[in-house]
Amino acid sequence: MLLQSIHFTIFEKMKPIDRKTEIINCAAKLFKEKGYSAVTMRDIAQALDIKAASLYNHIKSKQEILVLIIIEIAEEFTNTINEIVVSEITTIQKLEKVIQLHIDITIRNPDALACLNNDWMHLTDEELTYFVKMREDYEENFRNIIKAGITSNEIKNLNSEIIIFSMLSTLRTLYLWYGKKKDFTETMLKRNMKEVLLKGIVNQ
Amino acid sequence: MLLQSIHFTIFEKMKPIDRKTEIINCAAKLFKEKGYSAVTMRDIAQALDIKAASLYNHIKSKQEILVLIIIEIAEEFTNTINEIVVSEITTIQKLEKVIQLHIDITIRNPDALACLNNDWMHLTDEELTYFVKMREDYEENFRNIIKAGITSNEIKNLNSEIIIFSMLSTLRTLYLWYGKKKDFTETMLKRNMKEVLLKGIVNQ
DNA sequence: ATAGCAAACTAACAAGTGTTAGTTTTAAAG
DNA sequence: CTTTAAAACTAACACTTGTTAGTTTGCTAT
Repeated sequence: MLLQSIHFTIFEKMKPIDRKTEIINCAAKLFKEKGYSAVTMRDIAQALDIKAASLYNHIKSKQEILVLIIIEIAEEFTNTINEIVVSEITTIQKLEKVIQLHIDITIRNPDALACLNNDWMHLTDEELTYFVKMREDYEENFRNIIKAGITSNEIKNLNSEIIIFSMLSTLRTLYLWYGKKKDFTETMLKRNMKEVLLKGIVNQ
Repeated sequence: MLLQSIHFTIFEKMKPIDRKTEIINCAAKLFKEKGYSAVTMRDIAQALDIKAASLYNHIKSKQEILVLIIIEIAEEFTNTINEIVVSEITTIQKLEKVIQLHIDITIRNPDALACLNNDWMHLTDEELTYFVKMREDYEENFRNIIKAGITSNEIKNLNSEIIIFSMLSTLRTLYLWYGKKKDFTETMLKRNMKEVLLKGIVNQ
């Protein structure tokens, strides 16, 4: 009994992916390639080598899969940028931390991130409202960082909306390029992206 | 007969949107909001206040609509960057022309551009192959511009892939921001984006 | 008036959708 | 061996999908 418990615990820690997580990861991968609407429950089942009906022993609905993929990651973005905003560091350091945040999540879970970017509009009801709210808050936080930087003269006095959309576009679609390019290591990515996004690409 | 012909010609020039174009524009708008797969023929018909079957008097299939939306724009990108590459101007000027190209098309047809970005994978057969080829060629052209710029010392010696993806991400998703922000005028967009993308946002 | 034609309509189809109910398999625990 | 529970299965449902066939409507040229 005791031995079995210990064995079970070790086993859990080494392979913590239960069937439900497996389904969600698999679904995210398929959603990334064809989009939520074009992927059927039978597609997901086939990729896991089971029948569609069997999925419902683990998940409540197709919608639930989407919610579980998107909301967790959205909350991580929200929580982390909230911490960054209130931290006592320079604007440039804050922006560097935001860049790191996006790179970290992209590397850890590119499929879910693709899903968040492309399929969030297929959320419904409270989850859709909740997501949109988080998205707006995130952009508002970003905007405040930029504006403070312009005021303190750390950031050029350009149209702040263009700075925001330019940086966020690049950060949000990193998942598209990561993986396609084998030679994108984490440290290289962070160093180069900070340089490109903050200081530009032109000499002088 | 002659008079009628003339009248017809004037009418054509003043209102050149025939029903087929109307359908395609309408479809593009819907595709932008929910994606190709989530939009049904009945959705498109309803938006035009007709029945789904009536659409088939004008178009061959749902697929054809997608092809017509995407391919034309893709070819415009292809043709224009081909001209830019061979033109006898500096690397910076070439990059400025590429920025202009994206802004022009975004302003002229944001819906089709959204569709091209999000739904190209639902193309099939020759059209899919053709599109992917154009996309690869476009990126290759961009890569060559950047590499030439690095060689001539006009561009910083950073990882060229990161420069490419960073610029293209911003340019390709401009449609997401244009329209949401009322105060994005064409001249302002071009001036600010050239500054941000080429010279960065940090003072000094 | 009428013939012709573009463009709408109604009705229906075959295939595919998410999901449910009820049953069988698998494998670990007593 | 038996019990139990998780997780697979088969079969089917109600509905939606893109699309076709055949028909009617409304306008334009004769």
